[in-house]
Parts: sequence; structure tokens; C-alpha cells
Amino acid sequence: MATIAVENYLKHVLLLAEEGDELVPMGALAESLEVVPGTVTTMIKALADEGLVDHLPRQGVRLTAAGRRMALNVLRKHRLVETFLVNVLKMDWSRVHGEAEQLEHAISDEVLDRLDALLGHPTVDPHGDPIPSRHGKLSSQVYATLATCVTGRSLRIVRVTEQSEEFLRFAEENGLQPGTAVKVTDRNLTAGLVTLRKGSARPIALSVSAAGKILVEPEK
Amino acid sequence: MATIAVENYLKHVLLLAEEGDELVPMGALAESLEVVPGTVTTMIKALADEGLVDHLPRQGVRLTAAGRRMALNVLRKHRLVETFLVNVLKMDWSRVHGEAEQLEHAISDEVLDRLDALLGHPTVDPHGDPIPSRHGKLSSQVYATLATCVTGRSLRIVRVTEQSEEFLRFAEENGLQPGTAVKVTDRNLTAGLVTLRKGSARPIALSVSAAGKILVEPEK
DNA sequence: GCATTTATTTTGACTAATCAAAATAACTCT
DNA sequence: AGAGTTATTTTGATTAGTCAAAATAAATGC
Ligand SMILES: [Mn+2]
Ligand SMILES: [Mn+2]
Ligand SMILES: [Mn+2]
Ligand SMILES: [Mn+2]
Repeated sequence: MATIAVENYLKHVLLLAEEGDELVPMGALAESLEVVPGTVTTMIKALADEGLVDHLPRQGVRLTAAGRRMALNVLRKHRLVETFLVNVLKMDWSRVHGEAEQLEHAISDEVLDRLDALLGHPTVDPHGDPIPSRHGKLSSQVYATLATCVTGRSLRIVRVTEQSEEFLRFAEENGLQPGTAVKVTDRNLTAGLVTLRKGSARPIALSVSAAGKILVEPEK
Repeated sequence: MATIAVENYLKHVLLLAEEGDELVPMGALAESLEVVPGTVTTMIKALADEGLVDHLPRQGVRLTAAGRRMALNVLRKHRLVETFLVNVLKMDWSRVHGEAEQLEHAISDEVLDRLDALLGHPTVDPHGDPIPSRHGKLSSQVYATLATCVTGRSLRIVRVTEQSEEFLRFAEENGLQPGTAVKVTDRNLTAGLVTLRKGSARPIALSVSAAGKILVEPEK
């Protein structure tokens, strides 16, 4: 039986590998899990013995098929729970990440399936993060960001890739949520500033780094 | 921060004390928590140091006010989660106990409040178990059981005090759930048998010990 | 190419929770 | 009251997960 710690390690390896089977450096994993590097080395060696990851000493770690399957199941729980908390319990999208961090380890596969049905089999969570399918398929579509997209064209926000409460609250206050139509009116890389406009409302200014967290697609 | 183990210990002390502040023997706690007695002694001494229980060596254990508050909060989560699983996710009442055993440790007080509102502030769970109020009030009404009630009178089932899947499935198959009207037609204590009737349907025979798990009130 | 910096691993220690088995205290029965 | 039984506590180990700090390997800079 996977413990909570094991589930968290696997999920973080999955997220840090950012689609594809790149090696995740131990330091990145330690940072992401908020533990010291030595702890990660110890734990990863144990997970490697269980056949859940491949550990290339001094290089990094990568999920095995078995590890990936478990990680995707945890991620599916996380994102479906977030969707439930926002859509059904009407919680603020900036607060659900921490809740889901706990609940993802407490929900059985049966409850997961019923939640999925209750929610109408959503494919993305409230932040636009893709929800892995029941059979382990995870959409890996690549989107432009407000820092990299074309300017002047009408775009639709599809995802906000940042879970911090502050950022999400800020985005919400400015109506920058999945589904919103926006247009980048100006981008000054020297100043590190992106200016955009929602419909005919007053323009919004964003740092390039903040803009990079907001993914968009061309409005059809 | 209370760990999962601490929450479980406190909840089991609460349930075993059966309303009132009787001392719970260490052996009963060990049995109920499915750990060996020595483990309970160790853990209870730690909880006593934290001020969550009073430990009278060689006699037993009892919750302090602080411990009772925490235990009631866990129990409230447990029973509201069960209610959610049955009423919203339509799970079978015989399967929700195990799920709630995990979820009770993973949901925050905020989610708890929202679940409570979503469910319409229920006062009992699907088994008829009373749900502690938000402010720590737990109904301790005493009911007759099918093994002790008057015979011949029309009664209403209010609670089934047994969480085993087998028993709950059996009760469900015979329509013996909270809300159902029944009448004890015969009780033979020598044979250990109770016979009852639901409306005009065929009679149902129960052992006295099974009948003792089903609580009833006079039909008004 | 060697010295320095950085990342990773190792070592030793700690905490929470548990068990097995021995020790002890408290009942029970005659 | 003493013997035997039962419940509880103690003692010594074990496992999972963690940190601090020392050791080592790899990469970088000049
Ligand atoms: Mn988590
Ligand atoms: Mn999300
Ligand atoms: Mn529990
Ligand atoms: Mn119940």
C-alpha cells in the first residue's frame, strides 16, 4: 500500500517531469516537496527498490510505468477534488489546492469514479489543469502564454499554472480565469511588462513572469 | 497538530465511553483500535501529557474537555462524510464507514461547514447515528431496541448501531433502515428469537443479538 | 587542468507509531 | 490468605519518514 509520502513523491516527480520522461534532479524534487535533499535520496532509493521509479545516481529520477500509473491516479484525485470543491461546494479557486493536497490521499477509487460522474466527467479542473483520464491518459497540449503569444489577436485563457493563493486571488480579481477572452495590446520585454485588455474594459498590466503563468489559445 | 492516529484514539475513547465520562479500559481501546494493549498504554500516556485525556493507571482513560472537543470534531466529520457519500454520491450505506474512516482525517473545518450546508444541516447520518453539532453538542437520546421494546405496538426504526458491511447489507435487504415502521409480533428469549413485521409483508426473524442493534421509537 | 562551487549521497540521529514478550498489578475463587 | 487468572504496563525492537552535517562526485571557471 502506498503511503501518503509515497503518493506525494510520485506525484511531484510526474509534475516536475513536465510531460516526457526527462530526468528530474533530486534537488528540484527536494525543493518541490519541501524536504532536504538527503531525504529525497533515501526515499527515492526505496521507491526504486519498489519498482516505482528509476534512479540514475547523481543524475536524477524518472517514473516507471507502475509509478506513473500511481502518480496519475493521485493527480486525477487531486484535480477532481478541486473541481468538486469549486463547482459543488462553491469554494474559492484560490483555496482548493491545499485542501486537495490532503484529500487526494483519502479518496478511494470508487468515490473518485462517483465524483467524476457527479461532475459530468470534466477534462480540466478550475485552474484549467488537465484531469488525467480514468485510464491514465493525460492531455499534454502545449499552449502559448500571455508572455509569448501573438499581440493584437483575440485569445481565450485556458489555464493558470500557479497554485499560490496570492496569484490566484490576483487573477480572479482581474477576471483572468479560464474561459475569459483577452487581447494583448502591448508587450515590452525591456520593461518586463505585458498590457492586455478584456473586451472594452480598462487595460491590465502584468509582469512578464506573471503573464507566463497564464496560458491562452487563439479564440476560434 | 493532531495526527491521524491521535484523532483515531480520541474518537474511539469518545465512542467507547458511550456518553457520560466513564473510564474506558485500555483493553477495550486496544481491541477497538486493533492494536496490542502495550501500544495503547504508550499512546495514552503521550495523549495525557498533551492534556487530551486523563489516564488513571490500571483503571482506564477518559477524555479531557480539550480531547472531547477534538473527538467530537472528528466524529462530526465522519458522520457528515457518510451522509454525503450516501445522499449525494449514492453509495451503499454498508460501504461508507470505511471511506469515512479515512476522509474524517483529510477534510478541513471549512469543507466540513460547506458539506453540512450542502446536506441541509442533517442531525443524523444514514445509519441514524447522531451528528455532533458544530459547537460540540452530541444528542444522547436513549432508545429501545427491537430486543427490548414493547411488542405489538407500531414502532419506527431510528438507528442501526453496527457498522459491519454484512450486517448493514442484511438490514438493507430486509428493509430495516431508519424511518421504516415495524412491529414486534413475537419475542422468545429462550430461543433467542425476535419476530417482526413490516406493514403487511411477511414476518422477519432476527436473533436477539441482531435485534439489539436496531433502535426504535414509538410511532407517533 | 586544477581549484572552486554546486549537487548529491552518506552517516548518524530523531520522532511517531507500532509489536512481541516479559514484568507487574489487580482481581477472583476457594 | 494464597494461588491462579486476567489486565495493564514495561522493555527492547522495528519501520517510515525526516533533518543536520560531513563526504563525495560532478560541473564550472579561469
Ligand atoms: Mn498531497
Ligand atoms: Mn488545479
Ligand atoms: Mn479514522
Ligand atoms: Mn454512521
